[in-house]
Amino acid sequence: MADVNFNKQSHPGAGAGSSAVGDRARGDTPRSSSDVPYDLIELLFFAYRDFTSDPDDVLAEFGFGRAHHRVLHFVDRNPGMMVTDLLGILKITKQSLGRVLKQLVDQGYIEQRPGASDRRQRLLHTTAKGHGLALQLARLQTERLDRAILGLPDDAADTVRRFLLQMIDPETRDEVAQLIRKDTAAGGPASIKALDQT
Amino acid sequence: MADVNFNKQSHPGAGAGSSAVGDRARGDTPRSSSDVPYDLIELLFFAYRDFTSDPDDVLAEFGFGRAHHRVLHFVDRNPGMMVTDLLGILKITKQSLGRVLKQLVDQGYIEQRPGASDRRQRLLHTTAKGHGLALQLARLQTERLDRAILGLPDDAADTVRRFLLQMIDPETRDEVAQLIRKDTAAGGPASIKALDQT
DNA sequence: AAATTTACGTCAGCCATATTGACATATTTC
DNA sequence: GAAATATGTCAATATGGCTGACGTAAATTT
Repeated sequence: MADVNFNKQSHPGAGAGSSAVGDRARGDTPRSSSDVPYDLIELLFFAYRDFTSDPDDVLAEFGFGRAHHRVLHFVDRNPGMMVTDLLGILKITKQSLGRVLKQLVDQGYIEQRPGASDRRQRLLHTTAKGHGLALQLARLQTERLDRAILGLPDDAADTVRRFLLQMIDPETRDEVAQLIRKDTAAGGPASIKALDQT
Repeated sequence: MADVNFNKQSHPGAGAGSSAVGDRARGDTPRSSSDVPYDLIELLFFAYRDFTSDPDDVLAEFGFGRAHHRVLHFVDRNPGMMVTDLLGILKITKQSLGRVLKQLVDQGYIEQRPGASDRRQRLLHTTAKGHGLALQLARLQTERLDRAILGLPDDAADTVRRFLLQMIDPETRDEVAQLIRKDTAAGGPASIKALDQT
């Protein structure tokens, strides 16, 4: 029954009743499978890993990592945002942000402009170069998302949106919804705004 | 328009036309928003982060990290699995695995038993202690998943499963489906097996 | 006007997790 | 007997987090 075999072929000389994997039949731990949705848990793990892998590959060519992607993405999506806001979104320390942000600025992907009304601020913007890269990465993820929704019922995308939104901590859910809304709100019928009620 | 404000209040003395954030109105980069589902992209980011945060907190108390969780989880779910299989699932190097696995073994969460038919193998099993921890962590994630599905249509869980499965690289999708199936297959009407067709 | 808070930035060190490459050992398969 | 497989280990390196401590400029409060 239970066989893993994530790699090559099965364990060939499996003469005995149960070979390498899966001696659950021989009375292992009773597996209190209870009501845990292991499939969802594992699907999330694999889906997210592959989801990030496309951008990761591209970024590696630039000498960047996933951390750079996050920064680039949110700055590109929220031009003129404050450093503090970015820290709040990413939930990392300013020291951690500082490193990657500096590289992105030094290499001309992100620009900092002093705030007009508050000159302490260094408002963040992507340059044309930075926007281009951000868009390239977003497109990779778009392709994967589009493929994932193919063949699913019409309301699937909406269901997934609701599901994901409700996976977020209730305390920050509204903030996230607001942050995300932006360019989406005006758009199609699947506005996140409609989800706030739940 | 576009305002971030993930943290505190708005930028108070916003006298001028557009203050700190959101000078898109002043003609920033034209935002080729095109057809990119930014909301989904960002929801995935936030949802996954919060999803992993519950276990992370518990693991920290044990001096463990997310890496330990992954190992513990898959070993618990696939008792008797080979190290090679685990490497294939996690897609990390044996050196990386070695470190965390050793800690889990040394501290009595995981047991290694020589393979019956192939004595080179060190088949992995969780101990009672290890199973307990694995279950505790899984339950935390279950709570969140249950909350996320609350209020969604009856077929939502199934839709989400299909979506996540199709987010996975086509090349490995079947293997993942097989791996996941296990205890799920026999269960409810929402068997992953049914998704393989797509 | 002085005191405090806020928005940054930076230096310095530590930790977890992942990588590559090289080797070693036991066992199984061809 | 040779080759492939399963596993482990030593050593060096990179990334991306963290804490703690300071420092400076500008805004807000008192």
